[in-house]
Amino acid sequence: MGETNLGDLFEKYMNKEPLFVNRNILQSNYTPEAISHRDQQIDTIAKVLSPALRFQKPSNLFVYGKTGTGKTLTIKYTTQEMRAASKRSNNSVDVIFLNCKLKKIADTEYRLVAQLCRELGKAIPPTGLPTDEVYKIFFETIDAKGQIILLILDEIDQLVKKVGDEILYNLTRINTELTKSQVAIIGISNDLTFTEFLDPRVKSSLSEEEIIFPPYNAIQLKHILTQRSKLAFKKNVLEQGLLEKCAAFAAREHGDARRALELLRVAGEIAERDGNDLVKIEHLDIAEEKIEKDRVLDIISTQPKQHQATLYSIFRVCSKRKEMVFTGEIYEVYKDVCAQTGLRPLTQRRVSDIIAEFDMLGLINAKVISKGRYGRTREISLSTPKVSNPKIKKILETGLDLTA
DNA sequence: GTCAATTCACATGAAAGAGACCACGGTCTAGTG
DNA sequence: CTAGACCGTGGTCTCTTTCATGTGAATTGACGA
Repeated sequence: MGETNLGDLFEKYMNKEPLFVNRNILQSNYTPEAISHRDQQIDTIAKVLSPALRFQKPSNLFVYGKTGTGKTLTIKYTTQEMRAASKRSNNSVDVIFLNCKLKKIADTEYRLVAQLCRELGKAIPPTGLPTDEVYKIFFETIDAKGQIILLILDEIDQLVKKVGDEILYNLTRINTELTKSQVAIIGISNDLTFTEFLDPRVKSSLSEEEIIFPPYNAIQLKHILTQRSKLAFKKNVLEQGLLEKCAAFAAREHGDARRALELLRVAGEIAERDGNDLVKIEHLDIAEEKIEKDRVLDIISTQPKQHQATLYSIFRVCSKRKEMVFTGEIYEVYKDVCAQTGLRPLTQRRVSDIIAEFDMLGLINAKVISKGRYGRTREISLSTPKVSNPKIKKILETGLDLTA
């Protein structure tokens, strides 16, 4: 591409009227000033937590709801308001918010507690200290504050899945060791069946109060979209029926508002890039595809080599053949791939786990079946859209230096 | 034909090892007054 | 005398391997009708 060409491009871009006024408003981390359709939940949360303002420990609270139903937003909003209120009077409340899903923060018991300490302003090395030492520091720090602490654990199900429920047990018992402070735990979970896996003791003490966030329906979604799009887009750049379609899309996917907003934003970006002065319904379709594709490519390119090699083997076998493919066969191909790339092949045991991980990520479908006399294995097929398969393969090949 | 036993090809679990990080305390070294 | 470099120790974390056990239906083969 010549320089003049590029110059033209920039020129064009600069001259083009942008469709967005503020695209951040459609970003998922944006906090709106008012939360729609969640009045009842806000009310309940406030009622449960309000004793904290009078220096009494509120009940532990458990919040359920699918992704994108506004759980995190609502909790954050309510607790911030509370903290503000307490600052004005007796300063009795402090809030710690922790997202357990973020890697490197809450993978292990140690890290979680260390992170909690950091939130309280105590520096803790990322590793090196015995775990109970960190606990001790945590206890002391909290007790020194003499406050009611609202400990919010977002995506708590992820935490338990990774490190087990012992940590929750420790946290629920924390109050017995504290003299000046008290801690109330607020757990947020996407998984409605999550508490079934918990130790009964933990379960009963953790979910003293429960709140369920129902999914938004299409009408509510549309309302939210309308509100946000008013702020995010310029006037009259959205095609008639666009928001309805967008809301319908998301409502179909269990009323995920986050997704609806993302869809709208990406559609807007696509329209803008194309130099349209109207975001059209067809942009939505493209946006949906793009979001999925980006997600997949992002996952793939950040995988470690062994995983990439495994995935590459799966792609190689699956794209060649129509019928179902089984673990053993993948492993054979995988060994070849390793030989080609100079990678040390892992055991089948490990590869089996890796395949299961890819299934979890939704990149492939792997179902355990029994073929009777012919054993038990995973039946593997691709779940990525066929269009993007060549691209995925290419990425894997470059990632593995397999240009042949 | 029926029914229980067998068998396959992995799945799934548990435990333990390897190697990378990291903090901390002790020792050594070189620079400074 | 002191700051900084450089170990060794003891801890965690992640990825793997090793060893053991589990699993579900096609197949087999004995049995009875």
